[in-house]
Amino acid sequence: MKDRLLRIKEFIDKKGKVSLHELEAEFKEVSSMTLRRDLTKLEEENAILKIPGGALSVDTVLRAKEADFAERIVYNAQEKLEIASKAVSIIEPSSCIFIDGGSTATYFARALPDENFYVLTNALVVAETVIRKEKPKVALLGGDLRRNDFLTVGSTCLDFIDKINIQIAVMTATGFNKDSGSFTCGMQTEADIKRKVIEKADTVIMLLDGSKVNKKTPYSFAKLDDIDIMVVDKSFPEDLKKSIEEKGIKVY
Amino acid sequence: MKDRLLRIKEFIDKKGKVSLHELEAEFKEVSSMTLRRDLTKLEEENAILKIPGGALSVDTVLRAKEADFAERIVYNAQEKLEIASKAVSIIEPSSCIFIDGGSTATYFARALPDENFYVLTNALVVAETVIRKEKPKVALLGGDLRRNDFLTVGSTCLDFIDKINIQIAVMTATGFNKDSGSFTCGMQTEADIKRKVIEKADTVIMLLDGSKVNKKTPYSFAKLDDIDIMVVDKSFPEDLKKSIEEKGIKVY
DNA sequence: ATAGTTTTGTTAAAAAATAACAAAGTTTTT
DNA sequence: AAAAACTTTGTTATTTTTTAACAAAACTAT
Repeated sequence: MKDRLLRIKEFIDKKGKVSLHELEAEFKEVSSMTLRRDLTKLEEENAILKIPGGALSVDTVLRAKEADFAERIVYNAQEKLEIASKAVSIIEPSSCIFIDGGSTATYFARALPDENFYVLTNALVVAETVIRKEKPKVALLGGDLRRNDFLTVGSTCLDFIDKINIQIAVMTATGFNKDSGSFTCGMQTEADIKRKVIEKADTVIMLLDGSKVNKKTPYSFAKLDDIDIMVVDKSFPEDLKKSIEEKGIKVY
Repeated sequence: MKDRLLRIKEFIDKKGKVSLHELEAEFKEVSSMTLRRDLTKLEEENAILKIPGGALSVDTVLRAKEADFAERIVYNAQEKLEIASKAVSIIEPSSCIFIDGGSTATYFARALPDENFYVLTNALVVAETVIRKEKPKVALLGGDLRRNDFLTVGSTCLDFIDKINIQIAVMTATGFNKDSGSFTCGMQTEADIKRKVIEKADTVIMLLDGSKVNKKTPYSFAKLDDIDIMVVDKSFPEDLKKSIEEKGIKVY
């Protein structure tokens, strides 16, 4: 006779989601207290998830998450998705890409096809997103990890960039100053890294949604002249788009 | 001002797991009933998971799943927890600690109190676990990210270790050879890093559960002489424990 | 066999979730 | 601009779920 824990896990996996009452009906041979204790043990082993009044199979959660990939809860998700898919179509396979931090860049990482890219990044979330695919290689810049945005920064990070070759840098900005034509972000350490990456990269792609235009943040890390390609969403002002194109920058 | 739902989701994502009480403390402007209702809404959108007494970030579940995938199914969770809590009690606050990869080390990272430690690691899962706390600083070794275990490896990683000071190294092993007294792991690149870390560390603590004894894996990275303290679980053979203590190694 | 350990069931107490309803705040309609 | 309709929020009471404590049963290892 099989171990009860195992049978409970199988039952939950099969159902996806069970209430304690369903478990009681299925496993009449033991008390509900024992079933509770069993659930606790299974949860400690990460085999299931306890929820109020019952349990959930871990796989159910994974599936729900996949189905919900279009994430409604992120601000401007639609715009970011639009930018990400446009940017991905520009990238050629098997290139060596630096991917910046920030949510737009994360969308880009998700949209990146499962091909033999070589991805460099200082964003933990980006690294994790890409390594979950099958083919691309990922290198992570080392350094001090920041608490709020899960980015590595610092001098070791800068040294690392010195040593690597970047074909394409996929960058983001927190703000864009229309008058000076400069891209800005909120932290000096972040600006240092962005600047160095842009310097080393053969081609610089800037992802920018309309909400960033004329948003002011303290540190400039690049001017329009520094970048080669810009990818924007439909909320991006048409006239600004034209004046940027006149400077010889491709705008998608 | 940001939508409260969004702020709650961010708070949960950052913490990984929150109790309703933590939410109440964070969002004093609304009643706990409102917070409950918010959690229900977020759960309906698959943005979070409700658990008894609080909520869980979906990403946490995903990560737990990944982590288990890397090791085998964590059936020794209890033992690992036992080792982790013993090891944590040895550590003094505000020290500079290197934390190795592997599930036992991850349990250690979780158990680490929220104090002003300086944590170094090449394990993504460890880095994320620690940075979710409030106080400790985290530095991540850069390098190539491995797909199966989310560890960074490679020469840049080794260079990084050269530059840093390590007071305490909290190490794990995949196997321990009783006869030769050597600790082993399954990958050369991993062994390189472990070796270098042990060399640089003032104090080396080895976490080892009984199931590792006489399990053979190809690469040796340390001998008993190299370590100072060993933390084991109750399934660890008593006679072996004694013979190790006779060599001047503290065994907890 | 028997002492020690683990597992299980029962009960009581605590904590959490729900439901119901009133109050405050929004939006829509006129 | 006022009123009606609707939504969100807070309070309280009720129900349900979870935890804790302890004793009985079952299992282990001498």
